[in-house]
Amino acid sequence: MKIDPDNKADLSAQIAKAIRDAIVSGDMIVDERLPSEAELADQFNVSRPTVREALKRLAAQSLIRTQRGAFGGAFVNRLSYEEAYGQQITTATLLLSMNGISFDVACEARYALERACTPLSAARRTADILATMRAEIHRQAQPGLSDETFCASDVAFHRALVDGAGNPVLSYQLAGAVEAMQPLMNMITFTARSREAIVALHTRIADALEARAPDAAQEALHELEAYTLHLGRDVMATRDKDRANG
Amino acid sequence: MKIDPDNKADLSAQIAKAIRDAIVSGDMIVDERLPSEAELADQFNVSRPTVREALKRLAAQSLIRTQRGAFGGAFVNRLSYEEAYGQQITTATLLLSMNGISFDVACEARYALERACTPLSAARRTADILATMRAEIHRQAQPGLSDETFCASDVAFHRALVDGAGNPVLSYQLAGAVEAMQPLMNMITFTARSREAIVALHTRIADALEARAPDAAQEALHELEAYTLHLGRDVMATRDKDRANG
DNA sequence: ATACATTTAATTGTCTGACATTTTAAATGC
DNA sequence: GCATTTAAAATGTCAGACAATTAAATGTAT
Repeated sequence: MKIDPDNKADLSAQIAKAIRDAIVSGDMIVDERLPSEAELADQFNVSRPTVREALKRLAAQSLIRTQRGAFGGAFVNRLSYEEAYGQQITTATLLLSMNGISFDVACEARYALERACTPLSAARRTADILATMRAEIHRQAQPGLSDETFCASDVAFHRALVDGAGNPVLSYQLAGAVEAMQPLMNMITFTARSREAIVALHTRIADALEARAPDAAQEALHELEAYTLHLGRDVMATRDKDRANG
Repeated sequence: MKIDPDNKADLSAQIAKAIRDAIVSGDMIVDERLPSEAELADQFNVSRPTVREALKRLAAQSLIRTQRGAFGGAFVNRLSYEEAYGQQITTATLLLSMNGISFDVACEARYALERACTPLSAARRTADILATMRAEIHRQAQPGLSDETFCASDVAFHRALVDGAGNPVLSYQLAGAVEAMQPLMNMITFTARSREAIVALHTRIADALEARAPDAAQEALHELEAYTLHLGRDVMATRDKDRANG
């Protein structure tokens, strides 16, 4: 592991890259201990604070974890699904909010991805998944629910749909798409009538999965997409008008 | 922005979290300048190196960028698609390699997601996208290509298929799924015969998109999935046998 | 001999202070 | 009025020190 002496970039960034490459390439394996900060400082010919900045960069990506004390140090971290979910969601959320992604585009992406899961979910859904979906549907039907709680339950329902496919890689990939929509969905005011419509569609989806009927699920999902898009467009139109006026 | 004095976690982690929350919540907006390191050190009542460690954590997530010199400092960074792609790919690749994801599961996820794009891609593909696909197919048909180059071209083809949908959010979400498969695909030895089969299927997909025929594209993609799975299973079986023997 | 307490050494976490480097705005000189 | 110089502000880097934590090694008493 060496760094380029001609490179003008931050030393800590270069060192982080060198170590990151070693991890990604499999040169360093999970739970392997990195040299101590002092040793790394020696190897790279930099000071300890510089090494520490590099290690913190890697820690921020969950690539390493550190432990204090004797026989402590920095270790290559096994990236868990939970950690990856978290990063995925943060990144996806920021990407949407910072780049002025329209409701339409985000909605299209989300439902396209969910449709990818439906056939698998229809084939594999467990009783557990169905129970989760029914429970969320039940919650959504309760009166007096705040819009935010309704949204959170909506997200939970959709995650159950995705998890039903029984493919952890799919679940990971979709976590970002589903969760990142929440801030956009939270802008919507859900009337009693729209909630009724959504609950009905959710029920149709759950019924279809229970019956292992992919086509029926797909159709209901399509209708849900159209309806969500409709709600979102109303909100966006109102917001734009408000902006124009005041 | 405050930190909990009772918290035993690293100060730099706490400070990073406080600033990250301010960014994600929209409390700090894109291109807004953070206080200088000295000011932050004052505010949080810590030393400058500690603040710097926190800032490096945020920089590793592309949440901030720093600029040296007078009127420089740390600024909230607009997360670009490219930066997000990069992180997405690193994370997805590590997640697969570190958690012993089987070829089957990764393959299923990848093709399920790609199928989500096909109808959109058939409707919207530009001449540009088609040209890219044709160029990659042409490259793949050339004799004497190394397996790795063939794989890289395969990835480029699939990314064109995804980009054809004209939805940047989809492209972002799928970058990880498509690229993370490459290390697994690289384990495959592509015989002349298998390359022929793959090129033929790629051609069918490109033809279908050109004709704006989603169903034909979907069918070819299904066959490609089955074929890829077949190749992958052969490799895995051989590898497992080698392991058992020696 | 075993259980428990103590010491010790290794390592990360944090602080202080200094200097180097980079960049821009303002001051200066022509 | 334009070019050059200067000064100031900020990040980047270094050196050295001390605090806090942890597990192994050691010692001690039952």
